[in-house]
Amino acid sequence: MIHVYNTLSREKEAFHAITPGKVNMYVCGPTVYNYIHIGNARSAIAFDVIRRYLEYSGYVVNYVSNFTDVDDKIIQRAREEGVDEMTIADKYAQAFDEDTIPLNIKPATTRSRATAVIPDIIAFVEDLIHKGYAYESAGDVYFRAKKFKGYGILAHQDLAEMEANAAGRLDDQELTRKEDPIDFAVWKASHSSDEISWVSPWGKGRPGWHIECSVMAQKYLADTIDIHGGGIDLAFPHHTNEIAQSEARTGQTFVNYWLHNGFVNVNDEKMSKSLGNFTTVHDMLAHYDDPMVIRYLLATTQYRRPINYAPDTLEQARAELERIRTAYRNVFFRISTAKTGHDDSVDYAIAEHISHFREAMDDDFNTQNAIASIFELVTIANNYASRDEIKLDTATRLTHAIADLMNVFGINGLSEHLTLSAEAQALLDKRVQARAVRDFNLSDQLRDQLSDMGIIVEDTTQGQRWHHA
RNA sequence: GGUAAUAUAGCCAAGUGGUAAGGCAACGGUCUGCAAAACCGUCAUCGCCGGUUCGACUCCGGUUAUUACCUCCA
Repeated sequence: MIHVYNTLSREKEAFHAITPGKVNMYVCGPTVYNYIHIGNARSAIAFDVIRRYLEYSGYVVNYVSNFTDVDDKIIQRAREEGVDEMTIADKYAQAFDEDTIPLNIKPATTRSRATAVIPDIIAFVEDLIHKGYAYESAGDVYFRAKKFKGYGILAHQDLAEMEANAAGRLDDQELTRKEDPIDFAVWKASHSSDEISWVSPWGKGRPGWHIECSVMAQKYLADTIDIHGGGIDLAFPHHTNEIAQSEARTGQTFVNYWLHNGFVNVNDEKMSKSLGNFTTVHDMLAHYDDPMVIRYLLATTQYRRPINYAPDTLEQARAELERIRTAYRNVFFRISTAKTGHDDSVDYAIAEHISHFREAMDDDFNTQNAIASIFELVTIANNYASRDEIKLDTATRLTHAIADLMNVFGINGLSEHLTLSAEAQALLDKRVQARAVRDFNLSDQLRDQLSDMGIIVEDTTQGQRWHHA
């Protein structure tokens, strides 16, 4: 039984899918006005791992996410660059794919842009007005936060406090338009002819920030969904407002389990676009040749914990991942000469650690304990690979176990690097012959030659093995 | 000010009322023509003070520090 920490209750709860065997989940995507930074990637990877584990556990997951492609920042960026808004949005939506594919983030089942659902948004807002939860004011449409019972409970914020804070921040114009400072916009009137807008019953305008997610979740999933995810900073106001809008419209519980990922910090400070202390994934990929190491770091930290991104963290992640890859290879190179059959005690140990892995992940996706189980398998693999004789079934079981569990973290390619050019293969064969007659001069020369080609050769009691540098 | 989170070895990081998983790094050893990899071993008393208890790192009270949210933010 999977247990998840629900931000709403602040407790770990047993996870029950609305429809047995199926999970509907919605995860907030980025605003496409710049390249995504590590923090965005962390969120995407955190929920990618959750999705993969749910799938590993047998669920069919319907994963919906969005691109916010119309908002103040995009409009501003477009003006700065002298292009229209959709040029900006198109560019960075495409960049999102270019950055997330190397990180092996599975594409959403459905990923929609806000601007692709404008008619649905207008219908949603009309319904809110009709039900008395929203009102038009000078072309804007605001949601009556206080009319919605339990407003703010997700973020556990006190309504009076929020109201006082809101009043202090808003400018006079906004205060005049709102019935209450705490009300939030579901539709914004267009104030300039050169900014993107759509015709609506309230004049030309564009959607408010929160409305798109409510609309998409309902349109592509259901009135009530199993899991809604996003960064912890979205609990308020974004998700708080989503709940208010959605439940005001449907009268149903919007989300059963609210999951929020922790931040990536830089030097123990939050990384964010507004602070300007962010590193884009685009830059990282350009300067770091192994995207799986980045993935490893982000995927193996428990999703609610902060990750402190410092110079050493990637290096440590690289070392850990290399240990796992090495163990996989060590067994892999014995498979071709393995005897048929299996070894009971090793098979038993493998099953036990797979079981531990599942127990860890069932407990609110405790990736640290899960990775510890993989390291137990690593030690077993290294020991087994050094035996004089190994059995095919067990060796295969070992490599598959490691690969399958790593795949839950979205780290694959453990065996994909184990292919060679004909030229390199010829050198390796030649070296085997040289070693057979103890011609170490030639053997070492060939090893250097292979090394120059990026292939590291190692000699073991059981023969020669190699890997790419 | 309000609401939360975190504080475990050089570093990352689990965990629990009964004498602290795992990993990285380091050190010692084994194996080895060399190299590499691997294996074996060594390496903490859990921010601070007080309380409850036969016994607390784990519960309670207090305290300190750091961080985050309180309508730009994953």
